[in-house]
Amino acid sequence: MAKNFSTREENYSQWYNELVVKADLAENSAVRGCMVIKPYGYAIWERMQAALDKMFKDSGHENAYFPLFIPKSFFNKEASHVKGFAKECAVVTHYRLKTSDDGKDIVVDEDAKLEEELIIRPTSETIIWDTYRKWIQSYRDLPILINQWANVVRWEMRTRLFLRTAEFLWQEGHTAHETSQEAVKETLTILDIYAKFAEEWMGVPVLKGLKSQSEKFAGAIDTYCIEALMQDGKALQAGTSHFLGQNFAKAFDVKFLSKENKLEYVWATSWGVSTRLMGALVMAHSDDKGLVLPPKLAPIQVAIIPIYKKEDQLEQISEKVKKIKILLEAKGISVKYDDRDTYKPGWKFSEYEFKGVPVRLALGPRDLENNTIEIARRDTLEKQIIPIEGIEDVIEKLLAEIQKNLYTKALSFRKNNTFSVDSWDDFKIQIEKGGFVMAHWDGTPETELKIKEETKATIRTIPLNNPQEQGNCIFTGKPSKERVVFAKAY
RNA sequence: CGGGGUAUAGCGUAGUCCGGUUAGCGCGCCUGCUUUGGGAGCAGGAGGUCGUAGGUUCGAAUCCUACUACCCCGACCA
Repeated sequence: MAKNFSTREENYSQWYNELVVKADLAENSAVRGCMVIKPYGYAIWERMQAALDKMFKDSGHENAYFPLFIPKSFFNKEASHVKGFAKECAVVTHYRLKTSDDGKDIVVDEDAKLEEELIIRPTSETIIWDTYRKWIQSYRDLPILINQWANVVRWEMRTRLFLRTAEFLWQEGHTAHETSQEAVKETLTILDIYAKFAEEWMGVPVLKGLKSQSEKFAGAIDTYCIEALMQDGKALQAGTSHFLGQNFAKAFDVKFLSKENKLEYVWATSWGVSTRLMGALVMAHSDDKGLVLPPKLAPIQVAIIPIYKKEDQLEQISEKVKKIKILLEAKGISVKYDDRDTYKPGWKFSEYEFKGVPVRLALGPRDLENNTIEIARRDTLEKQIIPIEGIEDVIEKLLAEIQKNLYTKALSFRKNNTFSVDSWDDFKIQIEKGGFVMAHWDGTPETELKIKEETKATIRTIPLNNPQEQGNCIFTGKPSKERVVFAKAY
């Protein structure tokens, strides 16, 4: 584990803020709890978006867009939903400013008070279901499989860069189905997409499972999630997929005539992942030298740095690099040739390490003579000199290997930090140390709450296909038939 | 909202307890020369409403009062 990933949170937090700023990922904005995502960071997000978007479309979904503002009354309609979000809503009350009476200031024009306040969406279930009502009459109108890429606002008490910002970017899917079974199947289809994305693109292994009833989404019947373990031993919920039952259909009166000519409520799902995934990416792989990006998401996959003394040397090098660049780009590899003469090679080496660029090439006079090139990989920091001939195949293989290696490394980290615990004392000790703690639980929200109060640990997930095993609740000693995953979480 | 802390140049900070020259230092920035295979060296230079407002004083970054912002811990949470 990188030394700055100590379990002491204050160190971690300092390192994290330092890193994301240096790596040009994001910085805090002047606006409370919001963030500016700089171009390099946004390029990572764009790659995530592209991969997810394709997966959604390949499974039959379409994109659409719904309003940012939600009339306050919409929130009243689903009781547990409003309870879950009421405390973190930004509210628009006026629509006009005016110059103050003394002419010195701009103030809110009290005459421009809205009849009904508008909520800036913290999530779009309400406005979308209000719309779906108008779209759905018959079973022929179903299913509706829609995704939206949007920003949402949740006025959190305390924010944290990427993990819990007041405004964040995300995708939210909202689907409508004829039957319960079909909706549950959709929920699980999306869960699989999320898990696949996390593991195959981000290189972050995740547990797929169910949230406990007290941790589920406000308004859901069941919340499924993917749960990842960060290098500091804390858990991060990386994505959620909700089976909403008929809750929103009933709240917004969305009915359809079935094949049997019966009027029925629609079955629903919703699901989302956010820019929090960028936080997961940073925290899962980075080391003391900075970011380590999986090749599939890295905006720059290969950085090439010339080493030269004189102008004519640079020209020779540039010529050679151009050829290499064409070969690599023909394979769909993104290449950055950094021939700035304003920074020295050592500077550039550090910079691309900070930025997590998977592969770095350096080409100098010695290489020109020998027809070789220096190749360095970010994940292991290994360097070697290899012949230029056939470099494109070597790099293609190396990128695939780095992608795989990051996942393998993260997976073995998770294995080494997952513990089965059978006594309350061991439980408390292990939770304090960090990691996933597998323990028996009597299944009641009361016990869950008490455990949370005493240890700050929450049930992260009840894994799908969880092996059944007789045991006794870690806290109450009551019988239990399976272990669940406890951890301290972000 | 409760508890604790901080505010001095783009960033990081010294000075504040115990008031007293022109507010000091590092990084970064600009200019010039030498450098370039792991964050260069030397020389010169620019950059400050000391968070805001008021008060005490011959004199305030320093003492007093109020306010504001930010950070950490809790409640909340993708």
